[in-house]
Amino acid sequence: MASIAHIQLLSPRQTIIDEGESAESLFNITGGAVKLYKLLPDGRRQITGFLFQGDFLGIALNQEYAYSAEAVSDVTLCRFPRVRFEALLDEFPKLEKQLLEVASNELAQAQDQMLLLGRKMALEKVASFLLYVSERARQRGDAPSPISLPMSRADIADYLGLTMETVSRTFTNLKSSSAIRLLPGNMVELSDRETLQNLSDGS
Amino acid sequence: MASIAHIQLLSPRQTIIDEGESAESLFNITGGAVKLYKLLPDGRRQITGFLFQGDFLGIALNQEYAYSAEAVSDVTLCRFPRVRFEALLDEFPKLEKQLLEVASNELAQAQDQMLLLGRKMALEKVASFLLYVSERARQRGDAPSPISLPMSRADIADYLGLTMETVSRTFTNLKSSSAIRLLPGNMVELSDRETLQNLSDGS
DNA sequence: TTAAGTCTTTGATTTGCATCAAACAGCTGC
DNA sequence: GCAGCTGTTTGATGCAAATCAAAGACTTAA
Repeated sequence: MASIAHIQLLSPRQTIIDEGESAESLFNITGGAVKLYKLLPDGRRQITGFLFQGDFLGIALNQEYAYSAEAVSDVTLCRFPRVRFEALLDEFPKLEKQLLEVASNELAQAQDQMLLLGRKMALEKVASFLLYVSERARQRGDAPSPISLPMSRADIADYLGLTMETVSRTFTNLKSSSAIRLLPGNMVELSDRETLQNLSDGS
Repeated sequence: MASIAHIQLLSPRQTIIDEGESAESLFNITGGAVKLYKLLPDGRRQITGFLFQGDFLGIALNQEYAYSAEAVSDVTLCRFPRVRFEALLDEFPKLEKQLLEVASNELAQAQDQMLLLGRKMALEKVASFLLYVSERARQRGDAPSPISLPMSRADIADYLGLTMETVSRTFTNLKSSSAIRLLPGNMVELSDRETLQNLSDGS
């Protein structure tokens, strides 16, 4: 796969793809964090996911991108021209099965997010988010605490269907109850995982 | 594919799969409507999708089902044992590509739903839902209006992240403004698609 | 070091939807 | 045709989170 890749470096806020744009490329994030989002005409925004090291972007085999993507931090990624990638798929059928597995996982994750957006309270949403970021860090070999939150409060709010004020108040709330500690450099220590887990589960 | 299928008939409220259950089968809906949902421990429910004629259920290649599924109306479906289905996939690689396409479409739909759940108001949510059901009816060859709503107000509420009272009030509201007409037999006429579309888009 | 800009936190108030409650309308079976 | 049940609508009230507003706290650049 490396043979057809182009490496790209991006700074925070740089656009990677725009919703509706013809889907000519797909990407693999090799470093940093990326946000995916959809907009309503009046500017309301829903972030549908954050991508980290190792995640694929744009695997949907549709004609157009269904969402926009933007760098949250400094990002490095590999770009694959779609045409050549699809040729690769025909050559290595096992790659296709892996891709289907990735898509399956994304779907399961999307359903969890629907449950969160539709039925959880602000405190439960924020607890879920912290555990999610921690789990993703663990998966890629980083420590599960403290976690780095490179995205702004407004980004977190748009991911959880809240306002930045509510997210901020909820962080303060969790800090007061000693479930988390806010460290310098946008780091957060998950001091009481059990409490966070119970909140996240809604129990 | 027909060679490995078992036909099943279900009545309203009958369970098809339970979340967490080992994923031994996958299904194709041949008639009726099915709801997919996830529960929180205290009973809060999020319906993650409705399935109609022609839709696949359980294509995720995970070990366990990520959600529960239940018949909304009288349902007929074909059940495929997973093992034999996967053998079919190896035999017909094109089937796998089609499956990936189905998964892509479901992902795009899931992202639309996240935007709805996180950022739309009740009136916008209900308008989006009506247009969605209408579009699905059109896709399968039925008239786009009037549409049949076999699911209860409570089901619609759990799909849109609302309460049944709010859904009911919103229907009344749309009826008063002549955007829809409520007909006998759970049928709804979309009298003013343009208004509904504008509400749905959030503009 | 200081000044300007941006992001975050905190406070006061409003509001859209949830909750609680009761009447109403369709079905189903006798 | 009526009784009982289930699902829907309508009304009154409450509340979680949004909105409006301003003060702090970083970050960056001169």
